[in-house]
Amino acid sequence: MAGLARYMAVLRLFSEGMPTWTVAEMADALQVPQSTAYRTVRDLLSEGLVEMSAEARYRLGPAFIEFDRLTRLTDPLMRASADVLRAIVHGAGVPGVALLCRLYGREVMCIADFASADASFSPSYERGRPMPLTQGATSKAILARLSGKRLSKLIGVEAVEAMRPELAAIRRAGFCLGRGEIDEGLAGIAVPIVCEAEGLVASLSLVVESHRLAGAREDRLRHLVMSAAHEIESLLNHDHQARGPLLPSGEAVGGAN
Amino acid sequence: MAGLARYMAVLRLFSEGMPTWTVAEMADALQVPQSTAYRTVRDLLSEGLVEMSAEARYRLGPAFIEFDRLTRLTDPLMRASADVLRAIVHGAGVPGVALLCRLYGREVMCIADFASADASFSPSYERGRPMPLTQGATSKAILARLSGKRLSKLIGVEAVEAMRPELAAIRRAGFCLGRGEIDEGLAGIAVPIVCEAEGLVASLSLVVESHRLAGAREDRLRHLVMSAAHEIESLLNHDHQARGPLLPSGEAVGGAN
DNA sequence: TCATATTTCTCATTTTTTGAGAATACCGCC
DNA sequence: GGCGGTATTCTCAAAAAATGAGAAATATGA
Repeated sequence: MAGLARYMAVLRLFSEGMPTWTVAEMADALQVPQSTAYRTVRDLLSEGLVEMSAEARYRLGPAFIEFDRLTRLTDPLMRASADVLRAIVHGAGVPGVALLCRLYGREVMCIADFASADASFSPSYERGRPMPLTQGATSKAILARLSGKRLSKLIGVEAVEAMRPELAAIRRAGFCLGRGEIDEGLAGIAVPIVCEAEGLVASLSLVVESHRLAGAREDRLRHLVMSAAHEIESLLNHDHQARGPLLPSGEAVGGAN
Repeated sequence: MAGLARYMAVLRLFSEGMPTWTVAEMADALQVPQSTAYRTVRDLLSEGLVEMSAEARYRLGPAFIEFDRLTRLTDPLMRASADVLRAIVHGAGVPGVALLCRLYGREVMCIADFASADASFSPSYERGRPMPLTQGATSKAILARLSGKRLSKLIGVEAVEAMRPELAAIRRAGFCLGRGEIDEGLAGIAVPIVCEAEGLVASLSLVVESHRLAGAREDRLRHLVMSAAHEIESLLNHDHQARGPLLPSGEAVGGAN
């Protein structure tokens, strides 16, 4: 293992179930000598990607929080959708959670969420948690708008074949409704969001308790999410125009902050 | 530049003022040939630390969001304080923002914040934003509980000398009150939080509009923040006991999730 | 289709990383 | 203040990887 991959391999060891590691454990898990593991950890330490916990144990460091903020402030999707998520949840009139999700490697990840104050449930989709690509309205809405080539690479040709009618239906309808596909008792209404110019494929979803989705309300909520998604899309395109597809030449190269 | 530093140097280029970069710009900024810059970006790309934006421009990638979540779920400080921040703000009875901050290199960074629904202001301290070490009640509360040696390393011996009486007063009183030190018109009440066993030095603050801090209310809010901070401290120590200072031997090494 | 800009590749050279163990620093404890 | 054990850093030659300049390939757009 070389270069960045070596460092990421260490960082990927940390998990909810195992949040702190000793150097000996890392060396063991990664099959490298301890002296190498120590050197790697020392580098990560000095960048704040890892920090000391109690007694010879290490945990993830605070640098991620700093970069997360930068992402929140600069990612076009998050910028365009921050207010919209709030508006959807308020407009829904029932307890609900709004989600903005996107492709992340071979998975789908929520990058922004907003729950109504009276939402007593929380969907499995939550900010920063990778989720399977082929289950749930949220994920399917994304798949529906991927190019065939990209889709095949991600899930394989045979899986594409199996999903083709379903994805075509989503493209035609402009939304995807899922009931209990991911979380028992919850239902999701998901709408794709695409911005060619920025290379973005994402989805906006509203998750509510299944039993709230009676006939008329289902229609209302679907329209709510769809128009919100279109609003985000047009914000994305507008921002893209505004800053120009090329250099944001007005802004200084030194950067602000 | 070698190893991790090479990759971090690229990541550190991205800022609020300059959120996307071309490879040529990176190569120029870091004084390396383009072929090297391309290789570095390719590695970052494959780990999701960077991603393509429009037309030959790159931006920070979604991997940070994933690690941020892990941090939120596993960092002892954030775990212990999540509910407490909410409780402080609700208990305050005036518009306010609760902050949990900690050392981050040579700066102080907020790692969790919570604003009351009626807070029409937002303090400069916000989650993930590095702030100066020696200004503001929030930062001073942290400095007050650092060892002399560590303090000298951070701000220099002469600066320590200058702050000594102030920091001693904070230690004695158990809190620090700052009015308009950082943000005009805002005041902060900050209380240090220390957990020796985990090597943590942090502070819990409540930021309100200065004019709300009349005599009796000031006392009440101060007590509110102080008791909340002590609650977090005892949670930290309790958790530390519960998991044991050494191996969490019950949990599998494979990790969950 | 051609022209342009972006990205990857090649390869000899330079630099870094590696691994095993020794040396050192650090800790609690008496 | 020294002791015993653990954590961390250091050493050095061998092995591996990064570097840089330019060529080649690929994508993009008119």
